[in-house]
Amino acid sequence: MPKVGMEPIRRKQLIEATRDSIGEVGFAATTVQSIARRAGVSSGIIAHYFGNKMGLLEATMRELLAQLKLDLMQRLPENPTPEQRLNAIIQTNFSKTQVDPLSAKTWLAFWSSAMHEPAFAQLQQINKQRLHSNLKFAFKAMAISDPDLAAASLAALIDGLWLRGALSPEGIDAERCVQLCRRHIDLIRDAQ
Amino acid sequence: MPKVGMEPIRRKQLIEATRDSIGEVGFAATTVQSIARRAGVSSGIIAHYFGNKMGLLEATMRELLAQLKLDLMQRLPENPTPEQRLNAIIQTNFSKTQVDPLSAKTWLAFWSSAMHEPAFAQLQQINKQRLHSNLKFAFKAMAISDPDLAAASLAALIDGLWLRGALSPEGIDAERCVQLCRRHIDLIRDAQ
Amino acid sequence: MPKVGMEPIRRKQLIEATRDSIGEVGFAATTVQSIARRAGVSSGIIAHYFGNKMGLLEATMRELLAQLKLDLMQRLPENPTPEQRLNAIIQTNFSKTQVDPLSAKTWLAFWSSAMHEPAFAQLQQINKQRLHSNLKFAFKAMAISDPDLAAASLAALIDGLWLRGALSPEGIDAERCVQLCRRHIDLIRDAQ
Amino acid sequence: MPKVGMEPIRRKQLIEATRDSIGEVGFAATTVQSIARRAGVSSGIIAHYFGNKMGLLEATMRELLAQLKLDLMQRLPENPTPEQRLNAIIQTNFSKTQVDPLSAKTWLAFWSSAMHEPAFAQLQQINKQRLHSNLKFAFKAMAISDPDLAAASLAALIDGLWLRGALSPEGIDAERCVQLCRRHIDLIRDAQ
DNA sequence: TATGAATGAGCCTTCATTCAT
DNA sequence: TATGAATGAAGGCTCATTCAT
Repeated sequence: MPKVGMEPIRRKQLIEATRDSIGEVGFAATTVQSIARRAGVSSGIIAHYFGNKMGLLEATMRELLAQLKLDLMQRLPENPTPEQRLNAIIQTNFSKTQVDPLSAKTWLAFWSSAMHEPAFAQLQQINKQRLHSNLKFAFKAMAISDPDLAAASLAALIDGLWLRGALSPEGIDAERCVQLCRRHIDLIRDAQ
Repeated sequence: MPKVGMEPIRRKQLIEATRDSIGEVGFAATTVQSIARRAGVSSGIIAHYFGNKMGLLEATMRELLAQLKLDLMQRLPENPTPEQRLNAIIQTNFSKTQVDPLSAKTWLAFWSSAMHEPAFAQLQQINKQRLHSNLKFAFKAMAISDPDLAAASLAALIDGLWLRGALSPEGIDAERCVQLCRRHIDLIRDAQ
Repeated sequence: MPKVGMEPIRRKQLIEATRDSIGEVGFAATTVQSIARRAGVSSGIIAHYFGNKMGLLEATMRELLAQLKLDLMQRLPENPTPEQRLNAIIQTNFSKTQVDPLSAKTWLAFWSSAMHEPAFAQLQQINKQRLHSNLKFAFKAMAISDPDLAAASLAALIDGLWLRGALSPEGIDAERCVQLCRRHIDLIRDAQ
Repeated sequence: MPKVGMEPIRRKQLIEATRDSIGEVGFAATTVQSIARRAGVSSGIIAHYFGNKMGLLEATMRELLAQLKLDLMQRLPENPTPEQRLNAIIQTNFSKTQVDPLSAKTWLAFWSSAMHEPAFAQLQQINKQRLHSNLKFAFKAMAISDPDLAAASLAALIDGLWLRGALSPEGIDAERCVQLCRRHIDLIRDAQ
């Protein structure tokens, strides 16, 4: 049923179908056909809106990044204290959207592919650096002696918890992860 | 020219070629032919020694795990103190073999695939739990109040540092990672 | 913004775009979309005016033939002498329109396709016979002993020169071709 | 039925199937599958021996060229007179192999494609120049005043006759073509 | 024990055509 | 009259697997 002005609708549909497919059956088993079927459209439409499969995958990863950024923004009050900032970051990274198995698996799939796919690698780097600088900014404001080290430490902890959770059959225990991160921050601050 | 007693040689050859191929060109670009070419043998030989491609991949992951285990054993003195045990674990995880980009990328590729490949998932779980219980054992011996939590925290830190390093263009800075882990242990111990 | 009386304009636009596309990127790379883009219209319009792609291609070949015919008419004086007729034919076949690389390539593409496309084959035959009978008529009037043979010979020479020119990277050297044809006619006449 | 030493057999099989397919159904309708089916093998084998479809097409054109060259060699006596050389060239170009509709159509298809396919264009140029220089050599030895012009003329005549024949439903009338070429040579010589 | 020829399913992509607007 | 969204078939290519030698 051809319509006009379908572009934003279709793009959203296809990106969601892509994320779902990667999350459910994995990166390797995600084919153009599997995505199209999931979205309830024909396979040809992907070329129409995204040029090719890679274009759709890239758009999907961008969407995940945008979502993460938006999540954080919404959790940050105006002029947040360092503690509020750290809290917001932690909670964003273990929020429902990030922790839901579909997204988690999709993230990990992209990370893994990023190692040999420049287009993904670049996006991946953006994400990595954004987390690091956000954390560093907060630690600096808290007058932590080596904010860079503290940031690296907490960033790794977040990613590690997230990774282990994503790989675990039970999924991510968000509450426990948040608790572990908080405790880590307390240790860092108390050590000053 | 068929020879006898080639099995262990061929298996080693092929497993190494597999690890190198995954590390260098990625999981997706690693084909039976690319592995065979790298090993300097014909593609048919894989079926002969490993049944099929999956068999070879599984054997390769097993080999990585065995290597990691062996590394740790060799670093552990007899009757190690808890500190010695933690040190050995940390150093093993950031040892040359683990930190070299080929292995790191291969590990991550397997992890990512593990999410949808039961054979990999099982091996992955073994690894995860081994690290956790090793750490927990040490923390218990150190009379840390919640050794489970401490182990989860340090395990996540190790994996997170390792993950971020593997994804970084510069590779893993082993020394810095070890330092961060030590500092984390100090914080935990001092907080008691 | 639909307009009335657009038919002749659109048809011309599309036929020109088709010829340009075939000439520039070749028959195989000429798609409905590439034609529409070149003509600055949407792809759907082709079905509207020509039924389908084949209809447009056929119309394009017809246009080339009509152009050739018109060219000849304009070069023929009233009641031409046989020599004038031969001259006009030769000059028409190596005129700017025919010699320009776009047209030459388009002609050859159609010829090649004609071998397996009845619609093109028919048009192609018309062209071939027109040239032959025009030449024969002139040679007869010149009292050449075997006008049929002479016509076949000159027709082949014209087509051969044209073919070799079209295939040559430098394009067709019209002047030299005309000279060669004239010389051929001289030889035939002198041999009587 | 896998065998060893099949390469030359398979290559020949596939090249013949390609020529037959192009000749029978045309360049556009010649698919990897249609070739494989004709050769009685699977489609994958083309990649095995020729890399890809283009590799096979190129090999096919090379084969046609080689055949033409061989044909000429076999017709040339040792130390041929100029007349013998010209005769051999003419007869080769209108020999059974060249005149059979399959080959003729295949040649024309390649010529047409050559305009936009550098790989074909190069081969096509070789052929064109070989014919020209062969003719020129003979005309020079006959003390024709402008051997270059004479060669261009006869080359065009040969190609033109061949082209018109290939495009004609009745195929090429080899005898008549040879006769026309001979007459052309006579005219050139007598005009000295 | 080892080769590599051969298969064929499945992938991504291209593209003529259709049709609601 | 005109658009361009949408379809789906068909193409070329890749690749794990099989198997005669």
